Amino acid sequence: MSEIQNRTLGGRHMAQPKAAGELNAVELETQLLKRWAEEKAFRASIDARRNGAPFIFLEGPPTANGKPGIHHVVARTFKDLVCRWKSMEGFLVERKGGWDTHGLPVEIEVQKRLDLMSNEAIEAFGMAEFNQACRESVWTYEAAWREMTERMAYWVDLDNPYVTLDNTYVESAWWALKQMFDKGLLYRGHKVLPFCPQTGTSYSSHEVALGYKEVEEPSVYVKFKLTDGDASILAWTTTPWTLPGNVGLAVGPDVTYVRCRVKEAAGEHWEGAGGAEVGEEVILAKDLMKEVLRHHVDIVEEFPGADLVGRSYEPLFPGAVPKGDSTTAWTVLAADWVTTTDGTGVVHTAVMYGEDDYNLGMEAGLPAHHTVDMDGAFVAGTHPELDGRYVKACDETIIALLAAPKGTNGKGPQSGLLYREKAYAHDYPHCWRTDHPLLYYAMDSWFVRMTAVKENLLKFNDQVEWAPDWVGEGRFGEWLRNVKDWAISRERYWGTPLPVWRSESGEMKCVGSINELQEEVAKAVAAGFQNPECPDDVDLHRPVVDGFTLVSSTGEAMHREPFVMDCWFDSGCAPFAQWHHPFENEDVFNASFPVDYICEGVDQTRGWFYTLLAVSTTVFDQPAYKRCLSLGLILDAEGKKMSKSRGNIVDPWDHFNREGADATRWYMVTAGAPWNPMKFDPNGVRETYAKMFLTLWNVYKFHADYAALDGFDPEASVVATDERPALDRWVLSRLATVANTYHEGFVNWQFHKACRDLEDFVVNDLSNWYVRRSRRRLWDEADSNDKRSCQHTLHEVLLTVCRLVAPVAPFMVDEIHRNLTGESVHTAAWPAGVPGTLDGATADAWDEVAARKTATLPPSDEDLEATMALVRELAEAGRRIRIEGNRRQRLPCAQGWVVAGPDLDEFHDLLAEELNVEAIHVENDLDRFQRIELAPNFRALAPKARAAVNDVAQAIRNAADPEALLQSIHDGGAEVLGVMVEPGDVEVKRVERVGFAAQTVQVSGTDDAALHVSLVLDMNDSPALLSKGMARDITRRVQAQRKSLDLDLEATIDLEIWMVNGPNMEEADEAWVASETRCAACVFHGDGSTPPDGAECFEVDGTTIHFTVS
RNA sequence: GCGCGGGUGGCUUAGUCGGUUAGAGCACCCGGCUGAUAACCGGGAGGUCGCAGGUUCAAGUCCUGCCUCGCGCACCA
Repeated sequence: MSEIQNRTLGGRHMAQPKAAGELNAVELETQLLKRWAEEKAFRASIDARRNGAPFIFLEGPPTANGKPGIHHVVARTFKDLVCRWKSMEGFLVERKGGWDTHGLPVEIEVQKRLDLMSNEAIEAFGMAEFNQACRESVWTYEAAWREMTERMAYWVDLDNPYVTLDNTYVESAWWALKQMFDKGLLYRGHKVLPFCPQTGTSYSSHEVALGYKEVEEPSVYVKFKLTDGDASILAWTTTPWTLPGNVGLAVGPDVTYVRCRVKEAAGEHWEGAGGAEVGEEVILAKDLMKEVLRHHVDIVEEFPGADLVGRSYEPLFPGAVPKGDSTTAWTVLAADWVTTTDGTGVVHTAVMYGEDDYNLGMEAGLPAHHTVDMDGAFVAGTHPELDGRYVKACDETIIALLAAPKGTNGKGPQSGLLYREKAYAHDYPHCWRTDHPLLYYAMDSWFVRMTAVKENLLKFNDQVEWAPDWVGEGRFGEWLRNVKDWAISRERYWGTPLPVWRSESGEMKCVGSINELQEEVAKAVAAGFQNPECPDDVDLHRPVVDGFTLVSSTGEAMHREPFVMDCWFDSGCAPFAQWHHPFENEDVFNASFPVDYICEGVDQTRGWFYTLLAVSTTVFDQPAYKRCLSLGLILDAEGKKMSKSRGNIVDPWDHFNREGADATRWYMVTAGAPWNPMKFDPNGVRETYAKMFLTLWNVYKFHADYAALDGFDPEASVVATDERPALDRWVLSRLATVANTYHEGFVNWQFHKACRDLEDFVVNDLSNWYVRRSRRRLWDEADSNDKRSCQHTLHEVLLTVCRLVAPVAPFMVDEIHRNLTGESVHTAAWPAGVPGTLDGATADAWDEVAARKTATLPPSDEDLEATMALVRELAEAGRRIRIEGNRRQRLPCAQGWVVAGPDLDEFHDLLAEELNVEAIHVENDLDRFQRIELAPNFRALAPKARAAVNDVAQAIRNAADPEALLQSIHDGGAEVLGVMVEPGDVEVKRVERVGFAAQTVQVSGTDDAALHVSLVLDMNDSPALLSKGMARDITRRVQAQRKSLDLDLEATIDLEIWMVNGPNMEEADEAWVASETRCAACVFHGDGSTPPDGAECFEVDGTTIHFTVS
């Protein structure tokens, strides 16, 4: 056991293995869950590493007001496996749970439930009551989350989680805001923001991104009549509801415009309303005439946009916007962002309803006046037919107003001004909660000046190790390069209140703690303002905080700005707010920031990944995390996104209850690279169970059953590794090789490759070869070095496999590990080493040489692995030969020859048994069974032969006498089709000669001719061989019968055999049958006697055999 | 529209520096093996490597364009 002994976590006494039972994975897992709970195994796994270097993980807090789905299991698997892995490496990995509890999603749920679909309704219901309902609603699915988390064995501390609604958490968030405020990074602004009239709130860019939908809307070309002449300027808009708010037209100063005159009436194919009369003049960008105009026109004049600037036109809806003291209202303005890719090259400008419009309006001094209310309806005085109506419902009305024949009685001045209408399909942002189209709307809001820290954001992002790297460099980097100020306030109720109080005259005060609030309240009270009590445990939510009036430096009353924070801000504060920094846990926070590892779905790029960095950059001037694994989306088996509305969400419990959490987790990790979208195939989970876990269990069972039977003691009579048979040394070497690449895979985030390799090792190398080849060794009832070697080997391999698998699939391997050692695998050491325990190690750096020394892997022997690979290929070649030669597997061959290749002496017995050959010979005269074939080496040949390379290659392949050609190539080169072919230009292959029952295999990874190894079998029969073959066939059938009779392994039987037309059985073979099948009595009847009815019967190569077992 | 990542037998996927027979697994068919497990082994069928060009002696691989799926960005009037 010396190699495997756990040096770093303290040596331990190995228990003797227990016999294994039949596998019931679900039962096994649920039993283990109980046991873990009793033992507090999660705690113990952390405590065992108490002295290790810390590795800091930060849990992205989910919202527990929805049911967890399989995609949450995926994310939690990757979080868990890294934490468990690092833990096994000796690091101290604390894992605090967290819950995101504020924000719009919660409010919307409650609004739906209580039927409070407007802000008025909420306020009528009572803000306190509403927020109380939110506070409760947050926990609706907490139990479901907890159950899922526990069942899948995601080890995270849910008993002491951080909760964003806790006063301590909110207080830390306030503190952070105050830092921003003090640095001048938090400001109040008036900006055009996407706004949802139903939820009554504006959104930040990352929320808007959630709701883009393709819609088809009416777009209109409108004629704006110049006041100094008859011409009209054509402008285009997709939002007719913004037309009453029009106060300007923007043109590109360098764009070429034309004034053109309508030559003749439009054709009959005119679609929709609008039009123009013959002789009417319109102005638009020259490039867009073809796109826009539906009339034949004459170009009257051509000029740059600059010439239009300053000209005034008639308002469409006179009176809708008061002119005030603006001198530029309803004139043409210059804007260099105007292009000719869309519309008419003239941009209709409604100051309050577009970002560019607003900026231009401010610059040019246009009147800033709302024609639309916060509830999305036109304000009174806009137009009699529009006032009070929801703007999106007015599109038709507005178009009708514009399209009415000119001068029609009772119609407004806008009649006759529609040139065209056109349905326009585009992506438009919608509310991600209510699906309503968002309106761009100029409003008061609070912002974090992210644009001021852009360079730092980029710098810190560069320091993050992203997996995959392109998410960081590409997607996230691009987002940061285009960073906008963060609109951080929400006109809502349930959230972290914005802790800024403001006086009538604009003085502001940002409060950064409860203490400060108490002081300010006291000050205000002293100044004569009425205030409620502000106790230490004052609820830091609305409406309580709204109730406090503070006092300004000039003695004015200050009221709280009536906003709550974007809930993404809350989660962005998690690194410090979870510890109530800076009010408590100073040491904990200092030791854990920035965090080492976070992992979430790629959809968090603009969500949590961003807000963490945004907050840490503005508050601490540091990055928030060092490593970030960004997971791909999870799709259903058809490649469709999983969503509630589609109804294709996979319930994780379907698999927890069928194949178990191990198989579910292993499947998810092996299904593909973590960052690739994963098609979740339920059948894949079944397959994983059948292949990986069933196989592993049966390997274990094979070992454990015999170990228990023999009283195997892993610490006694150890056979030194180098004294064990080659088969043992081979599997140990394979184990070491696989463990090392597995570890490398983990380091490089290639968990999928690592696990596929390990699975291949377990199924192929361990089970299908090592165990299969070793079965007989353990049947031996007597104690022997060979048997003990095998048992120690199996024991060691199983333990290491368990430890490697443990981070990914923690159940079955714990059961196995416990049964073999009495200890949980989750306190065991990582086989590739325990860097976390080294002096001076950190999560980022350690002494690699020292770390290697803590590995607990057996020696690796590449030659041995290559040799065994060859042996296995030869065994397969033997089976191919038999199929081609029509010779059944159980009929032995007298002899076989291995031609060429490395020394296989050590494996002759094994090979003879696999091949069912009496004797293996090594044939040194290669030419007896092999001939050579020449193949071109294109890489060398191509530069010489150029275009002729294919012909030369053909000639080399088809050489009539390859031996002679090779000879002359070696004798200074051979000319083939005019090309001098030299030794490097050809590859020599040795293949079997025709006429022999033979197959040639190539030792993998070489093209050395010496390593083309042929196997030749002697296909001749003899009476002795026929007898032996028959004995094997009989034995196999009898064994099958024993099995179907469900006989005990030890049970003895009476066997009678009747053979018709069979070979003469030799005595030794009869005895062999008897002993193999554990016969008390065994009778072979001659040709004359008749078998009884009901005897088992089978046929082999023309012989009919009957037998009875009793 | 811009950016990122995909598209390889029915399904899931591997494929290195471009090298001449594109490799596995599941499912299917035939055969074998088994005191060996929802296992294993051999063989078979199944591929225009998304499409079209280009570079090259040679393209799944490199280049260009397009189609398509996913994701992200986008005031796009």
